[in-house]
Amino acid sequence: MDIRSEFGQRIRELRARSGISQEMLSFRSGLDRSYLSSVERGERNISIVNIEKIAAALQVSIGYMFDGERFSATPAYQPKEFTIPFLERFKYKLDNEKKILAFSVSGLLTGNDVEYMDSILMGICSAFGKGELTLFVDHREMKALDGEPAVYSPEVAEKAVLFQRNLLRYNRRAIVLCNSEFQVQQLNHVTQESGIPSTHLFGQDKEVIGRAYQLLNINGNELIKMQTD
Amino acid sequence: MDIRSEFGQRIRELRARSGISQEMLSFRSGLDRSYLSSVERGERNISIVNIEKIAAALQVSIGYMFDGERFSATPAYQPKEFTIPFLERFKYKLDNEKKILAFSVSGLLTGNDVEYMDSILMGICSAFGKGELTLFVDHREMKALDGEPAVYSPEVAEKAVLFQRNLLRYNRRAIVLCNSEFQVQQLNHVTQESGIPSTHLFGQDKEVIGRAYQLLNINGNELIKMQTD
DNA sequence: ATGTGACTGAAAGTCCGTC
DNA sequence: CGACGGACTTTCAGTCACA
Repeated sequence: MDIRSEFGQRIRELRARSGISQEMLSFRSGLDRSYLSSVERGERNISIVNIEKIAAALQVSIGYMFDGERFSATPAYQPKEFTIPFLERFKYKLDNEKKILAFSVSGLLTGNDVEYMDSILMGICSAFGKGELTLFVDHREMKALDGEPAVYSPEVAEKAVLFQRNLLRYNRRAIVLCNSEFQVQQLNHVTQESGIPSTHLFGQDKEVIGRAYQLLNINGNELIKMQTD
Repeated sequence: MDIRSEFGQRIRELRARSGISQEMLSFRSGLDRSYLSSVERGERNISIVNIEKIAAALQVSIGYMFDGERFSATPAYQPKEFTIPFLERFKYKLDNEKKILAFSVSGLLTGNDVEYMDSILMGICSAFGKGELTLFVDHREMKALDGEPAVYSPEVAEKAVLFQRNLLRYNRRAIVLCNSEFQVQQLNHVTQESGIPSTHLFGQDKEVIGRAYQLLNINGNELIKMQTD
């Protein structure tokens, strides 16, 4: 396949995983919507300056645009997705002894969901001193209905920055288990803006949780467990 | 820095590591020499089709052009480099019991050097049957005078393909320790052409040799040893 | 919300040189 | 070998209206 078509397909994939329209990507990249449309269809020999703009709008490195994992182009954010209430998809647990606040999310996140998590978790944190806690986050089940990983939509990513800034007051750092290399890339951007020292891990379940336990200097966690198979 | 300058600098680096001139790169990529010059100087907003041509000419993936490790732009292939005779930079050892043929090279390689290795190693192999041996190659010391890794020049890469085709008759597969991600990329191209099933490893000494021993199902090798520190 | 054809000015890219 | 320039052709970026 021609590199122009491949690249176009790639944008389409990543855009679908982010749950945004061509119009939104147009706004975020500063490129014309109909121009982006023709790029996605492989009809343009796009230049490096515009490649950079698109990568920035999708919050990935340029290299990831070419060598990264591939996805389907099915839109991740579907209305049906929200039939299961967020309350049932959001779990959290405080380990008072080890000073670890763990939480996990499955499925997709809206901006409201982030604000809800914010209020709940800040309520817990407020019982602690500055930088006393460590966050342990599990995003591995943040998947769309098609079973493929979903990342934050741009709207959600912006709320996540504010959310993380709040958490930063009580939490020294964060360890986050990711659902894809894409999410690692995106969270690198988000945490760079929020300022929270964060490690984003992606890989096989066993090795990724082993690595997280190692970083946290613990042997287990009641919420985020190693699979026993 | 502007993406156009960054990309230009990147080409210059990789070209220097490969030891080829703008003229040679022009010939191999099919792009005009004066055009390549202006791209390297960051004066062009190069398009994706030409980016692909350059990546192919440098034998790396497009993603590696953007996210890969960085080098100085000092030319790797200097005349002085060859003051130490190849005989002293080429070591080999046959493990008759484990059926492993190991060899290592330090410094740069010329086309003649490859032909010399070919004759020596084929002499050894001819005592064995088809696919009876396994190759274990150490390229970690293939460095230029500036101490930075060097890869095969295109001329050498072509001879390496022929060399490997010969070896393929007696060797089932090859494990190669590399000096850089760049060399991994390049050897992926070379071995794809020669057809020899090959694994190219790059990383910290301990982990890379450990991995190699694991792949070879051995606990040690007289030529290629783990550092004891 | 996206696909498409048509259009223009700007820039990419080629080919010829000189230094 | 590489920087740089001039003159030339081709193509991309960017924007429409319309389906």
